[in-house]
Amino acid sequence: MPSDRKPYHRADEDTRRQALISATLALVAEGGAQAATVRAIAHKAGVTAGLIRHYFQGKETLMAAAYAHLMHRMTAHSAAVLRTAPQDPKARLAAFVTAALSPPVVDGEALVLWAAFMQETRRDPAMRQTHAQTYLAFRDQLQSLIADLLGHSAPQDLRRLAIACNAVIDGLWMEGCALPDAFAKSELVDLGLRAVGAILGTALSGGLSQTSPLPLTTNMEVQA
Amino acid sequence: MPSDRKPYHRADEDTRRQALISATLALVAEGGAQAATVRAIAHKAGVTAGLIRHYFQGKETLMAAAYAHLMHRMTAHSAAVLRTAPQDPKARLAAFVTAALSPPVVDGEALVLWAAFMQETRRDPAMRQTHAQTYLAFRDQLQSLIADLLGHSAPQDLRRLAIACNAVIDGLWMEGCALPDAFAKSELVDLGLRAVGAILGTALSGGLSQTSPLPLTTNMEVQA
DNA sequence: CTATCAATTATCCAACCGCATAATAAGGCC
DNA sequence: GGCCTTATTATGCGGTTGGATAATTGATAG
Repeated sequence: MPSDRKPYHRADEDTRRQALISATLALVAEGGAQAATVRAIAHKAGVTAGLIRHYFQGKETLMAAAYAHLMHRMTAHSAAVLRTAPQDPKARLAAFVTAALSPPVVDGEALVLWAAFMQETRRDPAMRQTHAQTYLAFRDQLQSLIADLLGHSAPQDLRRLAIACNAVIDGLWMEGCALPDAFAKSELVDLGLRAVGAILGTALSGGLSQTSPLPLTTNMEVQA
Repeated sequence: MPSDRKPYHRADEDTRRQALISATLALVAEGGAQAATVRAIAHKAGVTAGLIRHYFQGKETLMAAAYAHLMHRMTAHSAAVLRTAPQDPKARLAAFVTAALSPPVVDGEALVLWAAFMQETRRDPAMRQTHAQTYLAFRDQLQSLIADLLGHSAPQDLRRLAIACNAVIDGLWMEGCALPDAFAKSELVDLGLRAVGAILGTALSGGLSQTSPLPLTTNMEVQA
């Protein structure tokens, strides 16, 4: 009698874990957190459901791992950009803003993923911690760049400026993710650089992808 | 034989619908969308689960109604603020920004509610429509206020300014909701007014709740 | 070539989900 | 005060969920 059991091949632990995490992220992006059932995740990863419990403590642990992976991907990208950026403070800040408002950070799936996991932080303390850590880390990084640019300012002012600039970036990130077709190719980056520049009182014409050194408001239809 | 059936009293249709919607919002805020099961909703509303189907087509319809109710509450608040605002364009914009960054718009539950429903829009077209409508309505309102303030500018510029200002407000709203204890009482409003003012190149010292007419950077390195 | 062992599949389970339908009683009407 | 409508409760159903356990099989070592 022929065995109709599913054939399979054994894989590295890292491979399998990564496959399960990727499948989780894909499903959450497609249909929200409730679409990521253990069976759906396993199916998309090409394995059977029981395997999830072999590599993770349970579904919650897998979700937390997926969230941490997503956040790590973003922060790692920011760090990498800064590592290869020039030394000029203005250019460094411009590169940072540009990276935060370009793919893969700005992505159609990113906002849904973020939203899905955000509500999960209400239940899982581990995810809440991951959330707070990555959130404040980004703002601190931004504040450090602003400090380098403006010289030594009062810490109070630096904090306020970082909060405001972070807000612009976050808001533009949200709009870019939610309405990807509502903005021209580099419009988001351009707007971000000008708005941050306006808030800091220093034009960020770092020679990067900015099209013109004009302030945010210009009564001429200048566009690339 | 004594009937152990639950005693009850009949209520207005509006009362019951409202109770079910409120219970839905409360549950979603507490534990995300997946915590809002028909049984949990009914229990929190003080009725039994079957009643949901008596007032709504099904759970999806109830969720959509709850989302619409939430959004309507916010937009109605903005509209009410503008209705009682002075005529001076500067003061009107300031009042609008202030309202968007104060309770009840800024609220610990608001962000998680928004996030929970946002991912639901991925599945339900009706909720997607509600989402897009309220989102763009807010930005258009903001753009109209900016136009009144700046006089006649090119539509392209107005759009860019509205996007940037909307981003600041959204970002500050998010930070205020997510980290309610990280900001002093009116700090969020103050930051919002200054940042929007910086972007527009016009100080928004409309005499409202602003504490000082200083720009965002107090020891002013460079400022327009 | 075979024994071994763990990675993987298969199966089962209790709980819960939303929904449909039947039973009941609350409250208005005459 | 009895009746009639219907708002509300109670019960049952098929399907799904996450988790636990048993059965199998692919790789590896000797």
